[in-house]
Amino acid sequence: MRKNTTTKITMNKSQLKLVSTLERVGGFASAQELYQILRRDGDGIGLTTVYRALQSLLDDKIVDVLRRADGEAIYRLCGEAHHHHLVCRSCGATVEIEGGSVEKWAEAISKEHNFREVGHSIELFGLCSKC
Amino acid sequence: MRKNTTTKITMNKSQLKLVSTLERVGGFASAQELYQILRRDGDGIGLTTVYRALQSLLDDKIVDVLRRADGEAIYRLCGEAHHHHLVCRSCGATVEIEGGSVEKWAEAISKEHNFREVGHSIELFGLCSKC
DNA sequence: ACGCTAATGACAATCATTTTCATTTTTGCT
DNA sequence: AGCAAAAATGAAAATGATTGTCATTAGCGT
Repeated sequence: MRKNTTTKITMNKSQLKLVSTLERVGGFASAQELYQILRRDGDGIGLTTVYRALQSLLDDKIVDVLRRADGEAIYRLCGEAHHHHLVCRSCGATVEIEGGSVEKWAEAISKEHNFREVGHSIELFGLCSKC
Repeated sequence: MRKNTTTKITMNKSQLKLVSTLERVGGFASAQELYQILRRDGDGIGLTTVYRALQSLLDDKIVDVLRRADGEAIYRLCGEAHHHHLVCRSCGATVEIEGGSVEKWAEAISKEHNFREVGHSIELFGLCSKC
Protein backbone atom coordinates (compact mmCIF):
# COMPACT_ATOMS: atom_id res chain seq x y z
CA MET A 1 0.00 0.00 0.00
CA ARG A 2 2.71 2.39 -0.86
CA LYS A 3 1.48 5.91 -1.30
CA ASN A 4 4.41 8.05 -2.16
CA THR A 5 7.91 8.45 -0.93
CA THR A 6 7.59 11.67 1.05
CA THR A 7 8.13 10.70 4.62
CA LYS A 8 5.73 12.79 6.60
CA ILE A 9 4.62 16.02 5.12
CA THR A 10 2.11 15.85 2.33
CA MET A 11 1.64 18.78 0.04
CA ASN A 12 -1.45 19.30 -1.98
CA LYS A 13 -1.50 20.62 -5.50
CA SER A 14 -1.73 24.26 -4.50
CA GLN A 15 1.11 24.02 -2.08
CA LEU A 16 3.27 22.39 -4.72
CA LYS A 17 2.45 25.15 -7.18
CA LEU A 18 3.43 27.77 -4.66
CA VAL A 19 6.67 26.07 -3.79
CA SER A 20 7.69 25.86 -7.41
CA THR A 21 6.67 29.45 -8.01
CA LEU A 22 8.76 30.55 -5.07
CA GLU A 23 11.64 28.55 -6.48
CA ARG A 24 11.20 30.34 -9.76
CA VAL A 25 11.06 33.72 -8.08
CA GLY A 26 14.20 32.85 -6.20
CA GLY A 27 13.57 35.16 -3.26
CA PHE A 28 10.76 36.89 -1.49
CA ALA A 29 7.26 37.31 -2.85
CA SER A 30 3.98 38.39 -1.32
CA ALA A 31 0.77 36.39 -1.47
CA GLN A 32 -0.69 38.87 -3.91
CA GLU A 33 2.35 38.66 -6.16
CA LEU A 34 2.34 34.90 -6.13
CA TYR A 35 -1.32 34.98 -7.01
CA GLN A 36 -0.66 37.34 -9.95
CA ILE A 37 2.16 35.18 -11.24
CA LEU A 38 0.09 32.03 -11.13
CA ARG A 39 -2.84 33.69 -12.87
CA ARG A 40 -0.55 35.15 -15.50
CA ASP A 41 0.67 31.62 -16.11
CA GLY A 42 -2.87 30.56 -16.83
CA ASP A 43 -3.51 28.91 -13.52
CA GLY A 44 -7.07 29.36 -12.27
CA ILE A 45 -6.07 29.29 -8.62
CA GLY A 46 -8.00 31.51 -6.23
CA LEU A 47 -6.56 34.09 -3.90
CA THR A 48 -8.05 32.37 -0.88
CA THR A 49 -6.25 29.19 -1.79
CA VAL A 50 -2.97 31.01 -2.15
CA TYR A 51 -3.28 32.37 1.36
CA ARG A 52 -4.33 29.03 2.74
CA ALA A 53 -1.53 27.15 1.06
CA LEU A 54 1.02 29.69 2.28
CA GLN A 55 -0.31 29.30 5.79
CA SER A 56 0.07 25.54 5.59
CA LEU A 57 3.58 25.88 4.20
CA LEU A 58 4.37 28.17 7.09
CA ASP A 59 3.02 25.68 9.61
CA ASP A 60 5.11 22.97 8.04
CA LYS A 61 8.16 25.23 8.17
CA ILE A 62 8.57 25.03 4.42
CA VAL A 63 8.47 28.77 3.97
CA ASP A 64 9.56 31.75 6.02
CA VAL A 65 7.64 34.95 6.36
CA LEU A 66 8.85 38.52 6.72
CA ARG A 67 7.28 41.95 6.45
CA ARG A 68 7.88 44.61 3.88
CA ALA A 69 8.04 48.23 5.02
CA ASP A 70 4.38 48.72 4.14
CA GLY A 71 3.36 45.75 6.24
CA GLU A 72 2.69 43.32 3.43
CA ALA A 73 3.82 39.80 4.27
CA ILE A 74 6.45 38.29 2.01
CA TYR A 75 7.39 34.63 1.82
CA ARG A 76 10.42 32.65 0.77
CA LEU A 77 11.45 29.03 0.78
CA CYS A 78 13.22 28.09 3.97
CA GLY A 79 15.80 26.26 1.93
CA GLU A 80 17.01 29.48 0.37
CA ALA A 81 20.40 30.58 1.53
CA HIS A 82 19.71 32.39 4.76
CA HIS A 83 20.55 36.03 4.54
CA HIS A 84 19.35 39.46 5.57
CA HIS A 85 18.72 42.71 3.79
CA LEU A 86 20.16 46.18 3.76
CA VAL A 87 17.52 48.36 2.15
CA CYS A 88 17.75 51.97 1.02
CA ARG A 89 14.71 53.71 2.42
CA SER A 90 14.83 56.29 -0.33
CA CYS A 91 15.29 54.35 -3.58
CA GLY A 92 14.60 50.85 -2.34
CA ALA A 93 17.93 49.41 -3.48
CA THR A 94 18.55 46.19 -1.63
CA VAL A 95 21.77 44.45 -0.71
CA GLU A 96 21.70 40.88 0.49
CA ILE A 97 23.82 40.38 3.57
CA GLU A 98 25.38 37.18 4.76
CA GLY A 99 24.54 36.41 8.34
CA GLY A 100 27.96 36.00 9.89
CA SER A 101 28.24 36.95 13.51
CA VAL A 102 24.60 37.85 14.08
CA GLU A 103 23.61 34.26 13.66
CA LYS A 104 25.81 33.31 16.56
CA TRP A 105 24.56 36.25 18.56
CA ALA A 106 20.96 35.20 18.00
CA GLU A 107 21.73 31.68 19.02
CA ALA A 108 23.53 32.77 22.16
CA ILE A 109 20.63 35.01 23.20
CA SER A 110 18.15 32.21 22.61
CA LYS A 111 20.09 29.81 24.78
CA GLU A 112 20.58 32.36 27.49
CA HIS A 113 16.82 32.73 27.81
CA ASN A 114 15.94 29.09 27.31
CA PHE A 115 14.08 29.58 24.07
CA ARG A 116 13.86 26.82 21.50
CA GLU A 117 13.32 26.88 17.75
CA VAL A 118 14.29 30.49 17.47
CA GLY A 119 14.22 32.18 14.14
CA HIS A 120 14.99 35.80 13.50
CA SER A 121 14.19 38.69 11.27
CA ILE A 122 16.97 41.19 10.81
CA GLU A 123 16.62 44.08 8.43
CA LEU A 124 18.79 47.16 8.06
CA PHE A 125 17.36 50.38 6.67
CA GLY A 126 19.35 53.42 5.59
CA LEU A 127 20.35 55.63 2.72
CA CYS A 128 22.50 54.18 -0.02
CA SER A 129 25.50 55.99 -1.47
CA LYS A 130 23.41 57.47 -4.28
CA CYS A 131 20.62 58.87 -2.16
CA MET B 1 10.27 88.79 19.67
CA ARG B 2 11.33 85.56 21.22
CA LYS B 3 9.03 82.68 20.40
CA ASN B 4 10.38 79.66 22.10
CA THR B 5 13.68 77.98 22.47
CA THR B 6 13.21 74.96 20.19
CA THR B 7 15.73 75.38 17.46
CA LYS B 8 14.20 73.94 14.34
CA ILE B 9 11.54 71.34 14.69
CA THR B 10 8.12 72.56 15.70
CA MET B 11 5.61 70.12 17.03
CA ASN B 12 1.90 70.78 17.00
CA LYS B 13 -0.44 69.89 19.79
CA SER B 14 -1.22 66.40 18.52
CA GLN B 15 2.39 65.52 18.06
CA LEU B 16 3.18 66.64 21.58
CA LYS B 17 0.35 64.53 22.95
CA LEU B 18 1.65 61.50 21.13
CA VAL B 19 5.19 62.01 22.31
CA SER B 20 4.10 62.25 25.92
CA THR B 21 1.86 59.24 25.54
CA LEU B 22 4.73 57.27 24.11
CA GLU B 23 6.85 58.39 27.03
CA ARG B 24 4.18 57.16 29.37
CA VAL B 25 3.92 53.86 27.59
CA GLY B 26 7.66 53.50 27.76
CA GLY B 27 8.02 51.23 24.77
CA PHE B 28 6.24 50.29 21.60
CA ALA B 29 2.63 51.10 20.83
CA SER B 30 0.54 50.95 17.69
CA ALA B 31 -1.43 53.85 16.28
CA GLN B 32 -4.67 52.18 17.32
CA GLU B 33 -3.40 51.66 20.84
CA LEU B 34 -2.22 55.24 21.17
CA TYR B 35 -5.60 56.37 19.93
CA GLN B 36 -7.38 54.22 22.53
CA ILE B 37 -5.17 55.52 25.32
CA LEU B 38 -5.76 59.14 24.40
CA ARG B 39 -9.51 58.64 24.14
CA ARG B 40 -9.58 56.83 27.45
CA ASP B 41 -7.85 59.85 28.92
CA GLY B 42 -10.68 62.02 27.71
CA ASP B 43 -8.89 63.45 24.73
CA GLY B 44 -11.16 63.98 21.75
CA ILE B 45 -8.42 63.37 19.22
CA GLY B 46 -9.36 61.62 15.99
CA LEU B 47 -7.77 58.52 14.59
CA THR B 48 -6.77 60.32 11.42
CA THR B 49 -4.85 62.86 13.43
CA VAL B 50 -3.03 60.15 15.31
CA TYR B 51 -1.86 58.62 12.07
CA ARG B 52 -0.88 61.98 10.65
CA ALA B 53 1.02 63.04 13.73
CA LEU B 54 2.87 59.75 13.86
CA GLN B 55 3.83 60.18 10.24
CA SER B 56 5.23 63.64 10.96
CA LEU B 57 7.13 62.38 13.96
CA LEU B 58 8.55 59.68 11.77
CA ASP B 59 9.64 62.21 9.16
CA ASP B 60 11.31 64.26 11.85
CA LYS B 61 13.02 61.14 13.17
CA ILE B 62 11.42 61.59 16.54
CA VAL B 63 9.93 58.13 16.54
CA ASP B 64 10.94 54.77 15.16
CA VAL B 65 8.60 52.31 13.57
CA LEU B 66 8.61 48.54 13.56
CA ARG B 67 6.15 45.81 12.61
CA ARG B 68 4.41 43.35 14.83
CA ALA B 69 4.02 39.80 13.63
CA ASP B 70 0.52 40.52 12.37
CA GLY B 71 1.75 43.46 10.33
CA GLU B 72 0.49 46.23 12.57
CA ALA B 73 2.95 49.13 12.80
CA ILE B 74 4.29 49.95 16.24
CA TYR B 75 6.07 53.13 17.24
CA ARG B 76 8.49 54.17 19.93
CA LEU B 77 10.45 57.26 20.80
CA CYS B 78 13.86 57.23 19.21
CA GLY B 79 15.36 58.28 22.50
CA GLU B 80 14.23 55.09 24.22
CA ALA B 81 17.00 52.78 25.25
CA HIS B 82 17.66 50.84 22.12
CA HIS B 83 16.94 47.17 22.47
CA HIS B 84 15.47 44.23 20.63
CA HIS B 85 12.94 41.58 21.42
CA LEU B 86 12.87 37.87 21.90
CA VAL B 87 9.26 36.81 21.55
CA CYS B 88 7.64 33.46 22.26
CA ARG B 89 5.52 32.65 19.25
CA SER B 90 3.25 30.47 21.33
CA CYS B 91 2.42 32.48 24.44
CA GLY B 92 3.73 35.87 23.39
CA ALA B 93 6.10 36.28 26.32
CA THR B 94 8.66 38.92 25.46
CA VAL B 95 12.19 39.44 26.66
CA GLU B 96 13.99 42.68 25.98
CA ILE B 97 17.47 42.14 24.67
CA GLU B 98 20.38 44.51 24.91
CA GLY B 99 21.98 45.11 21.58
CA GLY B 100 25.59 44.28 22.26
CA SER B 101 27.52 42.88 19.35
CA VAL B 102 24.75 43.15 16.75
CA GLU B 103 24.93 46.90 16.89
CA LYS B 104 28.54 46.76 15.83
CA TRP B 105 27.75 44.22 13.19
CA ALA B 106 25.01 46.41 11.74
CA GLU B 107 27.32 49.38 11.70
CA ALA B 108 30.08 47.45 10.00
CA ILE B 109 27.74 46.19 7.30
CA SER B 110 26.42 49.69 6.69
CA LYS B 111 29.87 51.10 6.24
CA GLU B 112 30.94 48.28 4.03
CA HIS B 113 28.12 49.11 1.63
CA ASN B 114 28.33 52.88 1.92
CA PHE B 115 24.95 53.33 3.52
CA ARG B 116 24.24 56.26 5.81
CA GLU B 117 21.73 56.75 8.59
CA VAL B 118 21.15 53.07 8.97
CA GLY B 119 18.69 51.82 11.50
CA HIS B 120 17.75 48.23 12.07
CA SER B 121 14.97 46.01 13.15
CA ILE B 122 16.00 42.80 14.82
CA GLU B 123 13.46 40.45 16.29
CA LEU B 124 13.90 36.90 17.49
CA PHE B 125 10.99 34.48 17.53
CA GLY B 126 10.93 31.12 19.21
CA LEU B 127 9.37 29.01 21.92
CA CYS B 128 9.98 29.95 25.54
CA SER B 129 10.87 27.45 28.23
CA LYS B 130 7.22 27.00 29.25
CA CYS B 131 5.82 26.37 25.80
C1' DA C 1 -20.62 3.94 -8.85
C1' DC C 2 -20.83 5.68 -3.95
C1' DG C 3 -19.93 8.12 -0.02
C1' DC C 4 -16.80 10.73 2.52
C1' DT C 5 -13.23 14.02 3.45
C1' DA C 6 -10.14 17.49 2.05
C1' DA C 7 -9.56 21.15 -1.11
C1' DT C 8 -11.24 24.89 -3.65
C1' DG C 9 -12.86 29.54 -4.93
C1' DA C 10 -16.40 33.27 -5.12
C1' DC C 11 -17.84 36.42 -2.11
C1' DA C 12 -18.39 38.93 2.09
C1' DA C 13 -16.30 40.54 6.33
C1' DT C 14 -12.35 42.60 8.99
C1' DC C 15 -8.98 45.57 10.17
C1' DA C 16 -5.26 48.85 9.81
C1' DT C 17 -4.17 52.61 7.20
C1' DT C 18 -4.93 56.44 3.76
C1' DT C 19 -7.79 59.86 1.25
C1' DT C 20 -11.05 63.23 0.84
C1' DC C 21 -13.12 67.21 2.05
C1' DA C 22 -15.52 70.46 4.64
C1' DT C 23 -14.85 72.77 9.04
C1' DT C 24 -12.15 74.72 12.79
C1' DT C 25 -8.05 76.59 14.77
C1' DT C 26 -3.72 79.05 14.46
C1' DT C 27 -0.81 82.26 12.67
C1' DG C 28 0.87 86.46 10.65
C1' DC C 29 -0.10 90.89 9.57
C1' DT C 30 -2.20 95.54 9.75
C1' DA D 1 -8.60 93.80 17.91
C1' DG D 2 -9.84 92.15 13.26
C1' DC D 3 -9.07 89.43 9.21
C1' DA D 4 -7.31 86.56 5.56
C1' DA D 5 -4.36 82.73 4.44
C1' DA D 6 -2.31 78.55 6.02
C1' DA D 7 -2.20 74.60 8.93
C1' DA D 8 -4.60 71.27 11.58
C1' DT D 9 -8.50 68.51 12.46
C1' DG D 10 -11.93 64.75 12.24
C1' DA D 11 -15.93 62.27 10.14
C1' DA D 12 -16.69 59.39 6.75
C1' DA D 13 -15.50 56.94 2.65
C1' DA D 14 -11.90 54.46 0.07
C1' DT D 15 -8.22 51.15 -0.13
C1' DG D 16 -5.71 46.99 0.23
C1' DA D 17 -4.17 42.90 2.47
C1' DT D 18 -5.82 39.20 4.90
C1' DT D 19 -9.39 36.05 6.88
C1' DG D 20 -13.97 33.83 7.31
C1' DT D 21 -18.04 31.60 5.25
C1' DC D 22 -20.11 28.32 2.69
C1' DA D 23 -21.66 25.86 -1.14
C1' DT D 24 -19.40 23.17 -4.75
C1' DT D 25 -15.95 19.98 -6.46
C1' DA D 26 -12.08 16.69 -6.84
C1' DG D 27 -9.87 12.43 -4.99
C1' DC D 28 -9.72 8.53 -2.38
C1' DG D 29 -10.87 4.06 -0.60
C1' DT D 30 -14.43 0.56 -0.62
